[in-house]
Order: sequence, then C-alpha cells, then structure tokens
Amino acid sequence: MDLLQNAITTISPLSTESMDAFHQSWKLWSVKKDHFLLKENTVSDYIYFIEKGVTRIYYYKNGKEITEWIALDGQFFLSITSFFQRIPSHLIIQTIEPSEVLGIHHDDFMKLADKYHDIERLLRKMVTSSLILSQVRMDSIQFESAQQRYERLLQTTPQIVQRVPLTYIASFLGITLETLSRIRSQR
Amino acid sequence: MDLLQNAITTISPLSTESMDAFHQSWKLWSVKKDHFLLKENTVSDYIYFIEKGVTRIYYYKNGKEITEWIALDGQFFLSITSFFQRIPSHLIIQTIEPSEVLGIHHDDFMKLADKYHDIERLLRKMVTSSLILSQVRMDSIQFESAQQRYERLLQTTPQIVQRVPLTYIASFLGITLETLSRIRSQR
DNA sequence: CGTGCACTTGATTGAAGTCAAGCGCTGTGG
DNA sequence: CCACAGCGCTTGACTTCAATCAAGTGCACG
Repeated sequence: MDLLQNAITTISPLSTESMDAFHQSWKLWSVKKDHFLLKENTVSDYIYFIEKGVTRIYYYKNGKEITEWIALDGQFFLSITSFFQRIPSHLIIQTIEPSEVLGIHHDDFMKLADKYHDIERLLRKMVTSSLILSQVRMDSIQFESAQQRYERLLQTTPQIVQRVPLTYIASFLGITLETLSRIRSQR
Repeated sequence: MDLLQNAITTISPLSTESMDAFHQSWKLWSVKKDHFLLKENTVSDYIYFIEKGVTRIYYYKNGKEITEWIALDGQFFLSITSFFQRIPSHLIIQTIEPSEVLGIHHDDFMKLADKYHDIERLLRKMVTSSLILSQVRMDSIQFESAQQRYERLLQTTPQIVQRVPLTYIASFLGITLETLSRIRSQR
C-alpha cells in the first residue's frame, strides 16, 4: 500500500486520522491477465489504483473496440462518467498483465469526503488533475498528427510500447493499427 | 446576482454562512463588446460567470485563432490550466457582446474552500462537471463528423448561431469556416 | 505441426483542409 | 451622399492525411 499512500500524499497530504480512515477503505485484488474489473453496462462503483501490472479501459463503438485509457503501475483509473454520475458504463476495464489492483468504493469515498474536509480537498485535486490531463489530451487529438501523438507517447511513457500490444496503443492514440505500423516503420 | 446564486445552489447547496462569504467575494464588471477579460501570457486569476452577454475563449496556434470555448449567459468559464496550475495562459478571453461578468479571484476561492467544507465540495463538483463535459467534447471531436458536431451544437445551444459569428463557431467545432459553410448550405 | 494472433505492406477512398476568388452588406471619410 | 474598404460568408478546385479493404508474413503455443 506504500505506493498508494505516497501517491495520495503527493496530490494532497492528509491528517493522520483522515489517512487512516481513508487507507482502510481500499480493498486489494490480485488478478491474472485478462481479468475484467468492470463489465459493460454496469455502474462503476470504484476508483482504482494499480500497484503492479497494466490495465486498459475500452468500449465498443460501432462494433469496434476503442481503448480510452491505459493505466500502468502507480496510476489511478476509473470510469469518470459512471463513477460520478452513477449511471451504467459502456466502459470495460480489463487487466492486460497479472496485476495488483486497489479500489475504493464510491459510497465510502463520498462518506469520507463528507466527514473529512481534507479528503474532500484530495478528491477535488484528483479531479482537477484529471481535468487538466483531459484538456491536454483533447488538444493532442485535435491538432497533432498521428506521428506527433505517437512520439509524444514515446516521450511520456516509453515503457508502454514494451508492455502493451500495438492494437491497443493505436486505438488509444486514436489511429488505426495500420497507420501506427506505418509510422513505426519509417524511423 | 440571483442567476449566480441559483447556479451555485444547483451545483451544490451552501449553508447561509458559506453562501454569504462566498457571494461577497464575487466582483462585477460591466464591459462593452470586444473587451478583453484575459490577455495572452498572463496568469488567469479568476473564475468568471456571465450574467448577460457572450464571451469567447481563444488562443493562437500557428498564427491562427482557435476558439476553445464560447460562454453564453448563465455559464461559468475560466482558463483551466492557468487558474489551477497558476501558470501564464496562452488563452485570451474576450466579450463578443456588451456583457455583465462576475468573477472570483483564485486566492479568495481557495481561502474559502479551506475555511468552509461545503465550498470545497462545491468546487469539487464544479470541477467534476467540467471534467465530464471535457470527456463528452473529446469524444465528439474524435468520433463525430463535422456535420454531426454542428448538428449537436444546434440541438444543445441553438441560440449560439444567432449571436456568434460563424468564424468563431467553426473554430469552436474544430473545423474551418469553409467546411461549416458547406455544411450549412446543404440543408 | 498447424492454427491463429500480432503486425506489416499495398492499393484505393474519403472527409476535411488549403488556397483562391467572389459576393453583399455596412459604416466611414472625402 | 456616394464610394469603396473591409468584414462575414460562400463557392470552386485541388491536396492531404489517415481510414478502409485486402493480402501476406512470422512467431507462439497448444
């Protein structure tokens, strides 16, 4: 759990009391490759944190898989709309390596945020950084070429290419597998 | 100020004490058409709320104006990255009608969020809905055709077309003026 | 040993961008 | 009070980036 506690403190430090209460609310799952953490059309009750392993978040759009996010160790991930709006998610969350995954239930998180001001602040900061990330990603999708997006990925998270099949990476970058293949070949 | 108070209560109700303190921290500006609320390369200190009028948020990308957002009466707007990260913004905020604009300073908002738990919660909910909006918009840019994006705009905010020049709308939709013109002609 | 998955390569297509010209208001200076 | 400059928008010709469709290669593992 050290990795999680460390991640939390980096975002927004908690008092000992809050941290204790918060910390205890996380559950741990050790799952194998290709395990489903969230199935289609169910309400996503958890914010997850991946201690070890890789997961991808994807959904079906006109019969095709769209990878929305790939989370490597040390990252939080969730279905934003489902978790916050409490509506069934079209998203599917699946591990793509054997993984150690922590999760906190929506209701527990909200009760704690209500009880402890500093947990509410932590949540706000988590959402804020997610929002900033979302803006950066939108800009990337709108204005960068396929090539530039791939190169940005190589710079920010080079290990992703070693651990995740190209099909998922292509979809995550918003391009087809073929286009990604061509980009990779010409360098 | 009623419109603002109402908007706040809809997002997350505040206690009388919090609402009083919060309410008093907003300043009002009455500005004419084409007034700059935020200039390039300055830190954006305010979250704004438009009581009456229209503003657009834009920036320069390779010498071209990119309209990132258009805010009509009753909406909040801000430079997300600049406000939260306290870094100079490449964004420019300009009114495009004579407008009544309210704003709260970053430091005031943060002090209040620190002091009052329910104001922190309000801020969290504001950021959350902004995040959800950002996700929806990303999906739209990535998967919808120019035509579909225009039609979505017509459905969600039809008044925008009456009040905002097409150049800005095109840019807001992430398409060129020419493409928008062609879309509009064929119906 | 062969079936299928992960990826590559080639040919063709399509949506929207770019460049260029033109039209019709509107407002302002001679 | 007219003329013309410029803005807001339209229309046309051409280009481009990446998608789609279609084969094909090579490796992994059951």
